[in-house]
Amino acid sequence: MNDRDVEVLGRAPLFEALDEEGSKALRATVTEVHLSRGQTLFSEDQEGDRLYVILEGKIKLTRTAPDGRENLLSVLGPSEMFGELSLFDPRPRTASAIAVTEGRLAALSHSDLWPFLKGHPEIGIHLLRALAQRLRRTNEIMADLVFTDVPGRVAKALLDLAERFGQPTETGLHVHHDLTQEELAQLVGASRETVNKALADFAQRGWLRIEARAVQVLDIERLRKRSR
Amino acid sequence: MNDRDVEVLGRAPLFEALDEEGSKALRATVTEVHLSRGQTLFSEDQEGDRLYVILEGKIKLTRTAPDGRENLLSVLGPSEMFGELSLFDPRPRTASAIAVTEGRLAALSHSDLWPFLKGHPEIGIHLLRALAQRLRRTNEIMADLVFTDVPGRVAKALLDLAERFGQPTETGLHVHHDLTQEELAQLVGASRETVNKALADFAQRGWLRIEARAVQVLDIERLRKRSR
DNA sequence: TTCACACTGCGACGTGCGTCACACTTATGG
DNA sequence: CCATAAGTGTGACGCACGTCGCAGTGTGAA
Repeated sequence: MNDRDVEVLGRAPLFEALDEEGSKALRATVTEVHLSRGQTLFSEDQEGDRLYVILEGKIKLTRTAPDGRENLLSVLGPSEMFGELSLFDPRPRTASAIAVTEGRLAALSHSDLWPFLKGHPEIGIHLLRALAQRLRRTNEIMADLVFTDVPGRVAKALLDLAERFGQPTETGLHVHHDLTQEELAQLVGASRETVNKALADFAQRGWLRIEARAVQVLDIERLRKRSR
Repeated sequence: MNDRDVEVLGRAPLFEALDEEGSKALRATVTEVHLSRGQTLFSEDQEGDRLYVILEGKIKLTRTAPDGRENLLSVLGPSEMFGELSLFDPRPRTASAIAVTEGRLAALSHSDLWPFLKGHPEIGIHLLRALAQRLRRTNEIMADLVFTDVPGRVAKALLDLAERFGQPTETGLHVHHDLTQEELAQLVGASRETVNKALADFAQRGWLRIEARAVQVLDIERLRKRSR
C-alpha cells in the first residue's frame, strides 16, 4: 500500500476519527483486493464477514428481484465504504458488489474490526454519522422515485455523479461515470430505452454531450432546473 | 412514568444495551410529551435537538415535496425511536413527525445524550445495529417502488402493519392501523384512488374486510402471495 | 482485420396508474 | 343533534413509461 492509498483510506469514515497511531494499527489488518470490470466481489444472500474501502476504481451495489431484474443501489468511488451493514447487523448480504471499472479495495475482516471498535469508541460516533447520512440520502431517493419523472431522475443522477466524479474542462464538466445506459437505468429505476430518450433529449437541448460511459455537461444550471 | 412505560422504553435500542443502573440514569433525563391525533411534533427543516421514543400511540414520519404532495416514510408504534438522525448528523430535520393517534412520547435531549453516549459506548453498537436494520428495510422498500405494482405494495404494507399492530381474533387478524386511505396511499407511494381500488379488490376476493382505519385480514396467505 | 457481442438509438404499441369528477357515508365539534 | 367537513367508493380519460422490435455503432478477442 503506497502513500496515496493511505491518504484515500484516511478519508473513509472508519479511519477519519483515528489518530496516526490507531490508523496505522488498523491499516496493518487490511488485505488488498484487485478487481477487473464486471467481476463480482460478493453476492446477495452470502454470509459476509468483511467490509471494504475503495482505494481505486468504482463499485456498484445491486439487488436482484426474484424475476431477475436488477436495480442499482449506488455507485461508489475511492474512499467510500461498503459491506458494513453485516458487521453491525449480522445477516446475509442484501446486495451484490460488482466492479464497474478495474480497481483495488482495502478489505477489513469483522474479526479484526470488532475488538478494534471496542478499543476505539470514537469510531462508533463517526460510523453512526455515516449511516445517518446514508439513511437521509436513501430517503431522498425514495421520495424522488415517487414524485419525480424519469427525465428528472436521470438529471439528478447525472448531477450526483458529476459532483462525485466530474472533471472540469474548457468546454464544461466531464463526467466519466463508467456506467452503461442499462446501468444508469437501473440506478434511476427506469427502462434502458426511456433513459436513452431522456439523455438524447438533454443532448438535443445542448445541455450535455453523450460519450461512451460518460457525459460532457455543458449547461449544469438547466440540468439542475430539470431535476427539480 | 409508570412501570409499563419503563418496560416499553426498555425495548428501544437506546435502552436495550443498558443495565438497570444506566437505564435508570438515562430515564431521569426524559421529558414526557403528550400528543393528540393530527398534532405536529416537529416539522421538516427545523433544527432538531431531541430524540423520541414512543410510549403509547402511533406517529407518522412524512416528507413534503416542493409542490405540497406528501409521502409517508414510516408509521411507528410503542418502543420505536425516531428523530435520532440529527443527533448523529447535525442538520435540520428531513421529515415531519405527526401523531396518527393520541399518544405519549419520551423525549431525550441531545445535550443529555451526548455525554451519556460517551460514558456508555455499548449503546453505540446497538444504535449502529438499529440504523443498519433501518437502512436494509429502506433499501427493500426502494426496490418495491421500482419492481412491484401498487396492489402488491398495498399488500406488503398491510402485512407489515399486521405484523406490528395486528391482534388475532376468531375470524382472522385485526389490524387497526389508524391510517386513512390517503395516508396508506402516501405510505406506498400511490394515489388514494388506486389504493382504494386495490383494497376493494382484495375485499372482493375475500382476503380481507375493510373497516374504518383498520382491516380484518381473513386470508393472510393469499395476501402474502400477492405481495411478491 | 474480422467476427461476434455488447451497447446505443429510436419508433410503434399497450397499459398501469394518476387525475378529475361526483356521489355516498361517517366523524366531530359547536 | 345537526351541519359541515373528512373520508370512502367508482367510473371516464389521458399519458408517461414499459415492452417489443430492429437497425446502427462501437469494441475487444482471436
